[in-house]
Parts: sequence; structure tokens; C-alpha cells
Amino acid sequence: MKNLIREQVAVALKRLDLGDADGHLAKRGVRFERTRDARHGDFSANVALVVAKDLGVTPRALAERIASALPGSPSIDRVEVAGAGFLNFYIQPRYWLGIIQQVLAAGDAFGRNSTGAGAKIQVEFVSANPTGPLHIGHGRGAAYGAVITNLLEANGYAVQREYYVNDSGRQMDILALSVWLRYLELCGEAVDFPASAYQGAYIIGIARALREEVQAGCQYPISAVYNGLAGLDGDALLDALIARAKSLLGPVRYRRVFDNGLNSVLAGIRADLSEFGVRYDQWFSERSLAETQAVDRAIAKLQSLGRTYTKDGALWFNARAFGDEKDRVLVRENGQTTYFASDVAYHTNKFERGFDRVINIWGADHHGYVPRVKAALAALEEDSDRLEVLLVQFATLYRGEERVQMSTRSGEFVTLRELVDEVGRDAARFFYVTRRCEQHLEFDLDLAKSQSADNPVYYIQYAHARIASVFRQLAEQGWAWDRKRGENAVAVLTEAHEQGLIGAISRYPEIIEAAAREREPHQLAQYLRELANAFHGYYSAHMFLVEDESLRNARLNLIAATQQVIRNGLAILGVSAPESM
RNA sequence: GCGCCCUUAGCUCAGUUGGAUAGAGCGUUGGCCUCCGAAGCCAAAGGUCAGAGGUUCGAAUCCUCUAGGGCGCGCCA
Repeated sequence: MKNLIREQVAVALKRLDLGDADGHLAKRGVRFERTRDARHGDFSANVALVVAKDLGVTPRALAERIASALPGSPSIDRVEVAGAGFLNFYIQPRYWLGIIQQVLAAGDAFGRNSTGAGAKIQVEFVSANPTGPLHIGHGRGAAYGAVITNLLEANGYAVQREYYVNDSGRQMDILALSVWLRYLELCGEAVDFPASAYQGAYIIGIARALREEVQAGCQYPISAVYNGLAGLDGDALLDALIARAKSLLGPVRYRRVFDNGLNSVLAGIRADLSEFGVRYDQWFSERSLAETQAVDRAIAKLQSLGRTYTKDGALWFNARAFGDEKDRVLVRENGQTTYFASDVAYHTNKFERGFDRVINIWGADHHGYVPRVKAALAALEEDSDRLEVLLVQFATLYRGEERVQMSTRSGEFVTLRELVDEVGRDAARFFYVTRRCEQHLEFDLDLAKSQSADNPVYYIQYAHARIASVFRQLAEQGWAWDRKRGENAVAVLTEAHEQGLIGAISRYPEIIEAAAREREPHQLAQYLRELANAFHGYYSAHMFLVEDESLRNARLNLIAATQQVIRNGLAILGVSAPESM
């Protein structure tokens, strides 16, 4: 409908010999929008306000001229000039009524479109270090990423969901060390477990499994482990202990301890995400980039393009020449490549895989990292605009009034699993995506648990279940839904509540498009609440199961369409649509 | 210190990318089940859109400054 109006206006402008404005309307701020107020018609256009500026005429006069030059359409009842010079379009009720049939005919496909035309988009999200279970902060990225990908698919994109597994580096060494020390404890050694190692209880579980597997095969006397390390603490102690673990165990057994930790934690993460309704097409290993020499190749390419230099024994990438605020190290003085070097290789790899667009969903604390990755892509002569980084603000966690600090190392965090166990997957998923992602999220655990029934998700689900209940009631009264009869009688749906509900339904495809385009899942969540509100109001005001067969079936068609749209929307949010609750 | 993000009703948040009289939920106050599910509906109260300038037909939205909050500024990942 918006497109129809846009075409109408374009024709009018051409007739008035203002055709040059055509085609650039959107860029110049011309909008065709739904009105907020029914007194302004159904759609409004500010075209006269914008174009009048260039012509030096009054917007109102121009609006009158455009209005009279409109070709008209059977779907458009009338057009009025209002306010400062708005064109208000009133749509024929017939057109609105047709939407019910469209929904029922399209079913699960209603609202989907082919805007994306099959373009390949990769979305990488969560990608938390596999050093511990996912916590509530990760849950936000998981929910956001899942809904974004669902939205993109609904818009006709070919989406690939990916998790980048940081399975190498110092953090992982600390995990391996933590597991080994707990293992030594289980072997009966008196370990003074370092405060900066991973404290979480899950480490002990992993250590126990390791001990079952290798028995005493990785055991060393504690005196040998700590020999010569007295006086060290903090990070220095950790690094020394990691070096000690590697030297005592040797590469094979160290890798075994390491992989025990990695695989166990990763299995937990996979299970948690799966239970949260988040699925992936690919789990991409950072380690594999080094093992396939992809990191070396990326560095070599930067070198051959002359983007690097050596300083202080390290190899630097000339990031400043590509918009970053400082240059970045690729190979450290000790010969090890940096995480950044892996990331250059990783993003190169993504582009090599032929995605038209690559989206990273990162925590907001990584925002400073964006320019350097883009700089590297630009330096490698890739189109860095094909990489889009969406930043999700952290969730701050409260228990009532008290703020809860979270850190994986200290083991003090509320896990995603605990959240899902306590408030349920539907409520958790919905809660995460009702807020704009650049907004800090205050997550009150007490509220989420104690008042879970007040979560708006139930309001929407209730509308869906209520409609299911009406159809059950219909059958109990010995009636059957005659969809054809309802379709022929839709013109009887003249009540204000019915018009409002039909209007709400008709907005759904626009919401799906806008929420995907703007990467804003909360628009869909917000919309579903409004749709449910329109339905609940209707339900309270009117009986559906009336004696009049035509009216009854017309209403059943309307609420069946409502239910379909709710189901489609909830599916994209990853929330269930119950028949009863 | 420098950079990015945020600030809207008592609380948690929307506000269709510059549009017409700024909206919901929770909470508060009052009303609605002899009728399809009251996890619902209807109504009331509640605002200097952090503050000050600017841009224009028009600003919560754009630009500048100020205040407050978050994050980042490693040869960590």
C-alpha cells in the first residue's frame, strides 16, 4: 500500500513537471508513513513540505496541486490536504478487509518477503570464550543474534549462523591450568589455588572427569609444580604456572588437559544455547586458522602489500593509515601471533567464503576493536563496508536493589541456564529483545523470577491461546468454522475494534521489513504487544460466537488471521505460541 | 586525558530515522465476570524528553557546549 501511494505521488509530480524530484524522494526526506492519528487518514506524505522548499512556494498550495494531480486508485478512497501541507490518504475499507484473506491464504508465510533476493549473509554472534558457562550477559547477544537471523531469513536472505570458538590463547591456557590444578587437588596434592585462576565449581567437574580418564597420568608433586615460583602472584604467577604445566606435561599431555577443558565447556555452551532455542550452522575454530596456516597467509599478504613494519622485535600492521587510531601488533616479540592476527585471518576467511555481507554481533566493550578489523580488511583490499558490526550493550544485573557483579574468573555469575530454568525460555527470550540493543539493559533477577507472570510475553501468548480457546468453544457448541462464508461476509466487520485489529494485522509485513532493515528486533516485540492489545480489546467488547452465521464466520476469519500473525511473529522471536496456558 | 555509547512519567522502556496533541508495561486510584479463558478490558492521575544554545515551516529526534552514567584506549583474548 505504501508503494502504491509512492507511485501515485510520483505520477502526480511528473504531471506537474516536477519529475526531477522523483527517484530521490527518499533521500530528500520525503516519507510515506502510517499516521498516528486516525483523523489524519491511514497514510500521510510530507512530499509537499519538502519540495515546496526548493520551489519557494507555500507547502499548502503545492499540496493542493499535487492532490489534484494524483491519478487515483480503486484502493484509495480520498486524499486530503491537512496541517502545514501534509497529504493524507484514506484507504478504501475494502482494501483493509482483503488483508484477512491474505493472511489466511499465506499462513506461516504471511509477512515474509523476498527483499533479500537470496543474498548470502553471515551472522556471527555470542562467540564467548569457552572458559566457562554462558552467563546472562551472553544471553542478550544470543537472543538478539537469533532474532536478527530469523528476521533476515524472513526477508529472503540466505543466512548462515556462526559461532567463533576462541580455542587458543592465554585465556584458554588459564582454563587448562585451572583444570590441572583442580585435578592435582583430587589426586591429593595440597594446592594453593591461585585467586586469578578460574574459580567456578564447573572446573572441579572437568578435573574429576580428567582424573577418571588419565588416573594419575598427569600427576606431579605440588613441590615440583611450584618449585622456584615463590613470591610470584597474580598474572605473573599464572603465566609461570602455565609454563610449568607445559614443561612438566609435555605437548601431548598438556593438549589433553587443555582439550578436556575446552571440549567440556564447549559442550556445555552448545547445550545451553540449544536449550535457549539458538542454533548454529557453523562452529568455527580459531585454532584451525593457525593449523591451516591461514594466519600466516594473512600476515604474509599484509607484508607483501607493504602494510607492515618491524619495531621492537615485533611485526606491526600499519592500521593508522586505514583509519585506526594506532598501529597494531601482528607477531609479538616472542614470535607468537596475536589474537588480532587470527581475527584478520578469520575475517579474510569469511569474505573468501563468498558472503555478500558479514555481520558481527559484539558486546559493546569491544567497540574499540571495530576500526582495527575494518582497517585490516581495507588494507587487504577488501570492501570493509561489507562487514557490519552490531554492538550490544551489557546487561547490568540486579537482585532487587543490589547490583550483582559478574566475572567468569571469580566464578560469580548467573548462568544463562539458571535464568532459563528459573524464568523459562519464552520469558527470557522476549525480555532480552524488547529493548533496543544500544540501551543498557537492567536485568532484575528477583523481578524476573517472582513476577514472571507479569512478563509481557504472556500477554501475547494469552491472546494466541484465547483464540485457540474460542475455536474449541465453537466445536463444543456444535458449530464449524466456514471460512468461505466468512470471507464473503467480511464487509460486516465495521466495528471500531474490528477496523483497529485489521489495521494492526496489515502492519505486520511492514514491521518485518523494518525490523530486519534496521536490525531492531524490539520493533517486532513491541508490535506483537500492540496486536495482542487490539485483540484483547476486541475480545472484551464483542462476542465472536454469535447466532448470525455470516457475522460469526467473518469474525472467526478475523481472529484466525490474528492468531496466525501472532504465531508468525512469535516464531521469529523464538517464543512458543501455546494453544492453551 | 582522548574516543564511542547512553540520559524520555515514581520504576522498566517505546517513540515508525525531522512531522501533526510525546506513548506503553509495572506501580497508584476507580470501575467491569448469570455471556467465547479476568494471565483480560475500560478509565483517571503522573512529563521543563538531563540542561543551555543553534539549524527550519516543524526538534525527544540533527549540530555545538555543559552535567551525569556506561564502555574502551595491551606485544590480553
